[in-house]
Amino acid sequence: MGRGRAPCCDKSQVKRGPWSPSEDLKLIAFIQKYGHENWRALPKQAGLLRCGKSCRLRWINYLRPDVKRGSFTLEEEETIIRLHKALGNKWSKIASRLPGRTDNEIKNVWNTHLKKRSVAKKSLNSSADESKPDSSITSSFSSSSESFFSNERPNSPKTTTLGSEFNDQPSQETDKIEQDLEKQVSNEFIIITENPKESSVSLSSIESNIATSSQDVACKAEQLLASPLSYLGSYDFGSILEEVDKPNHLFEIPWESDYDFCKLLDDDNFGSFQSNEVQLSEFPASQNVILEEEIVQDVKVTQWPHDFENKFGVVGEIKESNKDHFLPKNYEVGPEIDHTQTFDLDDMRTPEAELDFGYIQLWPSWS
DNA sequence: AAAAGCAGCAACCGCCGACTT
DNA sequence: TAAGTCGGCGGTTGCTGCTTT
Repeated sequence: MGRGRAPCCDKSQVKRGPWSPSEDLKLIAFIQKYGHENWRALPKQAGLLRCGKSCRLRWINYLRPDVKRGSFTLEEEETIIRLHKALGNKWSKIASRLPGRTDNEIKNVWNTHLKKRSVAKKSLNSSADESKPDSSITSSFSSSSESFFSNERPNSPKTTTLGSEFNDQPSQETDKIEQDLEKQVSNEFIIITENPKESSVSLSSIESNIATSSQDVACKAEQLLASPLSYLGSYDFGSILEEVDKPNHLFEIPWESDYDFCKLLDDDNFGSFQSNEVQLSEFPASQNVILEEEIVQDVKVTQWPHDFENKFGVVGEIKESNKDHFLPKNYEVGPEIDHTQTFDLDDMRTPEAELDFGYIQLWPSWS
């Protein structure tokens, strides 16, 4: 075990707070191209003035292609409650059972919604149990759980003490429950996040899905678009898969030399992105394809606003009053950019990389 | 209409374990 | 074996927007 560990980065030299769109773009573009073998080195190589941890968190919790956004379904909530009962505050383990959901998101949902709900439910049941002569903490706990855990054995002994439902201690039956959950959950979901080569392999499987969809778009469109990755019609899987072939020596991009990225944001592209968002509600989506007409299939084009909404909850979050100012919730104006410096992304602009930028231009997560 | 309180959530922080040197 | 590095995890914070007074 190491001691006297140096801080992960010089806090005075890194930017903190909400991520700007240009930072997101840099991170996405870099990871698309080179992957993320070394988070510590990544910010410098990508031209980001961020801590490596911050980059990792941003990627995992927000930018990763398979992150599912939007409200949790009832099923997901029930799963979280059940898993939390079994595992305690093992958010990452719980997240691994919920494809597309991150530990941070689940943690937030638990702390803001589910915990309260469970407390309310429990107190309700407790007061009901008070009328019963043999009521006890464990029995009320059990009864409070039954509606959620329909597959629980009603007579199984509850050794859990009051409070364990909400704290770190999983029940003594954790192992068994975990095993049961393994079986149950593996039948319910494709577990993407447990794949050690997470992005590459999971994406390749999605890639094959998309290939399949091209053969039978009409039948598959809905299913495809319902998948967490479905919006990636213009995603460049090829370059993602290039992660394994990344060069040994990565270039370092000087900070504030992101002219091209800023162009994406500041000039026509981002402008059209904004305006298109408004137009989408007024015109057929086919008129609002952003530089992707030749790439994105019609069916995907007409679906993508819904897809965005499903995936990122963006469309639904646009306030009526702000529709003409489609800007991210945490959008902030980036630092002054020296446009006299050029940010040479030529090596990214392979034909495949064009698709990357299509993806980026469609990127709606800055909500 | 304004202020206060609350809720939701993105991001940060510090610790830990695995791995490398 | 000890020191160092890194990724990952869970707890916490603080900002933002919404609701209530």
